[in-house]
Amino acid sequence: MRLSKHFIPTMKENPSEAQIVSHRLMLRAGMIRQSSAGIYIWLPTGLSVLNKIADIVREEQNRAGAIELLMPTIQPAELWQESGRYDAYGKEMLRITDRHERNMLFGPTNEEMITDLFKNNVKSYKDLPLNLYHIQWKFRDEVRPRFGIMRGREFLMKDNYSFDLDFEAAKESYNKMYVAYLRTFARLGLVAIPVRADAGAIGGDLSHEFQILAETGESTLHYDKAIEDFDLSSLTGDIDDETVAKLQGLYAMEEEKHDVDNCPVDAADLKTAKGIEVGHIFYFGTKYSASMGARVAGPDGKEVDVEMGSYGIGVSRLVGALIEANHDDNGIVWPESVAPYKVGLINLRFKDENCTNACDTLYEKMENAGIEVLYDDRDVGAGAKFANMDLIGVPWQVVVGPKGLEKGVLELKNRRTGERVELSEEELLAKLG
RNA sequence: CGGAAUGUAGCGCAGCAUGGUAGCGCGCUUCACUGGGGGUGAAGAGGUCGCAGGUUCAAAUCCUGUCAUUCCGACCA
Repeated sequence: MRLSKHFIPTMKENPSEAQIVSHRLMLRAGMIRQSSAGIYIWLPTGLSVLNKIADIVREEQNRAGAIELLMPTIQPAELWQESGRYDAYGKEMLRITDRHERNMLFGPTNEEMITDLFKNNVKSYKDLPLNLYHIQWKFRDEVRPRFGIMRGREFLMKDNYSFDLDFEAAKESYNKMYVAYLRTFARLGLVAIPVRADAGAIGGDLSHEFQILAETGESTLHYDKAIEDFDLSSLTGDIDDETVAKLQGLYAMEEEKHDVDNCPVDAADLKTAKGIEVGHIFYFGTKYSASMGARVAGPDGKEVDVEMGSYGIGVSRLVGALIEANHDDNGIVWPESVAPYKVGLINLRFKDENCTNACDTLYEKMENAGIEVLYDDRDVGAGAKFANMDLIGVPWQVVVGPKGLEKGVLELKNRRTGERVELSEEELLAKLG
């Protein structure tokens, strides 16, 4: 895409309302604009990153055997009255009345709806296990939205729900999702520590929060440093049961649940860090199936309440979390897997025919090769182009100027390391292709 | 929801005490120069000062109300 024809409204100065780095950079890099408190417009590059994250999440869900569907954002109050959560949920639930005075709500989560769907369509153990997911906008009317997209009121979430006949099967479903989560975050280049979370009386130990390590995290974690030996951010291959068991056996707790005196890990092996919650998985047994009557016939012909679990990933929150984990003084440093563009093409001399011709040609070749390229073809100074491209965070910058052209080379800059190499056009296309 | 602050041009801010023609920087437009890290100069455009009342000859400025946004805390499947 040519920058001159694109819509990426970047800003030189920091908007005063943005306090944390990801919020500032998302505004400055032209990814989002605020509509009202905790509600944002996703501009083209922001949307692109959001979609790429969602695609990775989707691929890993599919790989794990989950099946995608799409439930509505607006739900009828009756479902929530059935489960008893309509009154319990409080003011965080945005309640709406339609023209027929019917009570509706903007869904903050979908346990009720999916349980209702399940009970109306699944009657036999033969249809289990079943794991359904969707990636849909949620709304929680947070008292105090903050940190931009990270703690918004409207947010994009992948949530899925597993249905099994008994606890053993449910545990298997749970572990499949555990693995899928490890893989998902690894593909995003993130270290996401699986932290033991308390899911209440029912969940037992089958509940984990996945926390990305970042200084601006809202929660404090204490974890066995042996977890780092798993090299979580590159755990993208097969993950066997043994690895899962080992990892789940290692200590990792949030501050509130951490007991210094009874901690099984030596102080010397314990690490403390701030985390951002980006995923949460838990088994909750028959909490909703019992209250809403979701039963299946077992092999013996007797009906049993179905065993359920639910699993969430904050897709929009991940955009902010990724920036918290990947930025420097100049701007965002996207991992290639989610960057809005892979390459930024910088024409240093707009008015130099040789430069512009070389850029135009190279741009076409890259487009034809399927390389996602952002071509800065504007008539502005070189410094402005470098600064802008750094801010947006494109992983590779191809710099075309008169000096290089005389030598017959193109310059390739790595956004993360700052390293620059000179390459021929063939070498460059081969490297980026 | 408790506490605190702020609303003046797209962004960042000054002006308000002591009422009297709406300001600065960045960005934007045009032109010239420049051309490897947000360059230089000149000329421009852009604001019913959050909104509604009130006081006054006169309100960005004083008074009342209201809305919005932000920060601290509590809360957060």
